[in-house]
Amino acid sequence: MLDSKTQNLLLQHYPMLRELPASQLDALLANATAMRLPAGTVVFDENQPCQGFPLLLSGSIRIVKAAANGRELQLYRVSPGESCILTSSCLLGHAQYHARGVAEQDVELVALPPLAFRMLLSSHEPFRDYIFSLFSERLTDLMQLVSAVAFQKLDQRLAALLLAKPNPIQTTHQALADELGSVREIVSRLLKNFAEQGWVKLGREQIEVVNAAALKKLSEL
Amino acid sequence: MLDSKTQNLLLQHYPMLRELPASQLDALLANATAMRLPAGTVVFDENQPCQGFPLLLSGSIRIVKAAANGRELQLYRVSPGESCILTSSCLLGHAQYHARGVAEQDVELVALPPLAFRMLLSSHEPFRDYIFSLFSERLTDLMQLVSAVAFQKLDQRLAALLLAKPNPIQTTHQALADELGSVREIVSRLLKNFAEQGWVKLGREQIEVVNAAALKKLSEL
DNA sequence: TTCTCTATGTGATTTTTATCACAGACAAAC
DNA sequence: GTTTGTCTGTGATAAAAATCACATAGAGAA
Repeated sequence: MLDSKTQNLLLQHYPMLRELPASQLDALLANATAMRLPAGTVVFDENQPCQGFPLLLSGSIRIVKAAANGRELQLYRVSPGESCILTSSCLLGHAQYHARGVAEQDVELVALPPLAFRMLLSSHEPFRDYIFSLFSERLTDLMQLVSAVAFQKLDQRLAALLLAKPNPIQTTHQALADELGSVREIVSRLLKNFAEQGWVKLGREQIEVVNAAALKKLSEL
Repeated sequence: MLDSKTQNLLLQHYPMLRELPASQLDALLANATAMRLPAGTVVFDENQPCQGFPLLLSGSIRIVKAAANGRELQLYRVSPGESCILTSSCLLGHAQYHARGVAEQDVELVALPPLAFRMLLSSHEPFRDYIFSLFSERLTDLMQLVSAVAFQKLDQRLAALLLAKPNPIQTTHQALADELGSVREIVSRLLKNFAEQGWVKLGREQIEVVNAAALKKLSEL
């Protein structure tokens, strides 16, 4: 059972649930479990079965593929209100995850048991539409990502990544490499190039974009 | 309106439609259009709006991302009974395609108008389950593909590709390159290596795998 | 047969990315 | 202040993939 503060947060981030009849909503909340996970927690991992469907309330989760040699690549990021479509996939079809989910910051979430998720999906059209639209968005994102990994050079992808983050950017070169699926040294060198061009200013765990237009041009080349 | 042979094919490949009440099925068929597309037809392309939802009856469609310099990469292949999940995505959310669909062989399909598709999706649970499971499968495939493109060497991916095709393989090196997102010369050289190891036998437009185990080992390295 | 078109083979070179091996730099803890 | 740990810079080298430039070869058409 959820406390009323959590309930409010839930309905705020997942407004489609408001359209549920009161009795169904109550039943849903009765089954749900609130959880808090500290930053860095591995929420789920490859080849594990799914436990339940997470509705994210705060924080964010990175969904990554890890390679044997320690490199990793971020597939996408899940924010509050976005839920985790990978889990839907798990719950609906195959029984296992095909990627790893890591809490990026401290995370609050509400977990729906598989049955409750299925019920909701089959009986509640707004929720269903919501899940479909998430699926659709992820599919698009992933196709974009495949294309970028296959055809773009790392400097272009790095430029795009820098532009996608709030300026100034607080992160390490290693974290950027992990997001791009590359290694720290390369990212450092590319950033140095950008800095020499006067496009960014570098500091420890900080990157300030000063010429977004140039980065954009490079990324779209 | 569809002729009875087409109807039969349709129900054979999409058995979940049999569970529709007769009246709804009739309405659906009345709205649907049968189409035949010769091999090589661009069924849809990037940045085009969707016309309708295709239910594939025969042939297959390659879904590819094309790069500016002419290179391309196959995202997945749609076979009869599989429909095209990318179109679902288009019809449900965003209005535009994010990839290209090309008929690989001659294709027969039945096209559902967007409204009929939405109706079917919201009113008919078996069809919905089917679409969800397709989404889920594609998502998994794409995650696998991203990971392969990011972390595997081309020889590994080529080996896996050869194993995934019926033996002996009738294709050109260029077609393989297009499937992998690489270029012809590299594929030729890698194939030559495989041949020197005694793993395959090469002919014009033909590759015979003679040591599947070795290829498998390489691909799983 | 000869011509033509497409498919394949291949060397040379370049570009891009990864790997290895440290050195210096900064921040927080002691 | 010194120590410790993380973060960053960087040269040297290697590995992988792409590009360029042709050569050859087979299959079908004229």
